[in-house]
Amino acid sequence: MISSSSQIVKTKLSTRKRLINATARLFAQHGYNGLTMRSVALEANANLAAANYHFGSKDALVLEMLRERIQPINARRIELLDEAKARNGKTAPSAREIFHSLIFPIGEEIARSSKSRWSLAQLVARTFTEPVSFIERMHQRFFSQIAKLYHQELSLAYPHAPPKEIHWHLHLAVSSMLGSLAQHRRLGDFTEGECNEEEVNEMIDRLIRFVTHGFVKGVNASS
Amino acid sequence: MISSSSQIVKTKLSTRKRLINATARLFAQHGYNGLTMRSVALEANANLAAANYHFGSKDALVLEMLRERIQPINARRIELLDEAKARNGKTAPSAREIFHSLIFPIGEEIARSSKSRWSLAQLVARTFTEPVSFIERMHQRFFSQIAKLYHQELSLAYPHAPPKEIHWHLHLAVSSMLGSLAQHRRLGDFTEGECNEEEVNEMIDRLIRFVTHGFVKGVNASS
DNA sequence: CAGCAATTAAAACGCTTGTTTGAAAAAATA
DNA sequence: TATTTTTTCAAACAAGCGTTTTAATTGCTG
Repeated sequence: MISSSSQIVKTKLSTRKRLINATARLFAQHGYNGLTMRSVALEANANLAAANYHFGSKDALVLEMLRERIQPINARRIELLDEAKARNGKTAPSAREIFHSLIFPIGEEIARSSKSRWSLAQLVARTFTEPVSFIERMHQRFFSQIAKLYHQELSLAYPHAPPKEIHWHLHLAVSSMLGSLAQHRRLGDFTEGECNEEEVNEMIDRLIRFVTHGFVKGVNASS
Repeated sequence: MISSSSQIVKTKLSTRKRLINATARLFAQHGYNGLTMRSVALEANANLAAANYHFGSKDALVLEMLRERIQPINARRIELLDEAKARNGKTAPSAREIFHSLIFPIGEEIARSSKSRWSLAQLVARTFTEPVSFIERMHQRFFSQIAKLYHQELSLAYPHAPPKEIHWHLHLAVSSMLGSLAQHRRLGDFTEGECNEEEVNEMIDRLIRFVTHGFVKGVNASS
């Protein structure tokens, strides 16, 4: 855990890595259209042509950045889900465990990225809301399999619930997760700064509870 | 309800109105940066210079459009909230009633806008997620008072709950609402087309129930 | 109908965008 | 060290952007 940081201090990151990092920060902050090749180059201390040299185009740069940031989250989700299944043996995991495996990995990644903690939250959220067609396509590719997996798992946990109800409530749960990630920066609107210093884990924990409650009560009421 | 449509058929809309409508559609679909004055002019069957003539600038055009679409929703929210309070006399309205007044007006407006039903849902959601500073400022101006009002009302309904918990759960509820509105178009990701034809009211109703469950259980557990 | 104001129209203006170019520098290989 | 490959750099390109300008057209009012 600690050993890696000593390397980072000495070793200057490769241009490629700096470009990816800059792209992630600026995409999270300003979205696809608000992100320019020049701003990326400036933020990454690189030449304007560097990004096109390393990635070919703006689209390819953003796509690669998204791949690098989202893939590990999805991998961790499946890992946690499998752990929960193993832990429960033949009985299905609880909704709480399932949603934990869905949401918790985001918190882990947020906590890992020390600089501008909430940048990753916005990045993940933006993946869903960016009105650019090629991002929508990529997102569908990355996420539709995960969604199918969770639907299947929730169906096993709630075999009495109609599939349609599972669909709807999973949709609501995912929407809540994304909405929260996207909106967290705006907590000040309601609290006037009171909650701003809250820690990542608290918010993730609350989110898991909230979503679980909404799902369980909703699905149970439908049967 | 029906009488107004007969006028619309005959009367050609003013250039100003057509520009606003086109702006709403394109903003919902492509966001602020993806919306160009030329695309607005084309969609509205107007000249490129018309928008600048009528509104002064792109920012002013978008701002005016947002004002016209969001103001009535907020007005209706307060109206429904007041009705609920009057209905309950001295006792506070239930969380269900409060969230109904918050969410239902969006459904009403969506149902009213016959053309491309979900455009307004996306528009409202985009108001929250657009990474353009002047939109953020406007949004804060429009919504912070509403947020304060609802926080106050929920505090009365749950006097035993710590204010901080009210804050958090209201935030989660609003985030869920916005996430759902933004994501509804993507229901196909999970359902492969099964839920796409669902009616507006069903989604609104599910959303209200989901949010209420999450809020009530969460706030009660905290005390 | 005349005259004036409001609106529409076409063209152009600077500016920023993503991308390309060709040469210089650095790194790797032998 | 010599040579070949990879990477960096400054400059320029065409295209698209919001906005402005100037003239033509429309609609209203006296």
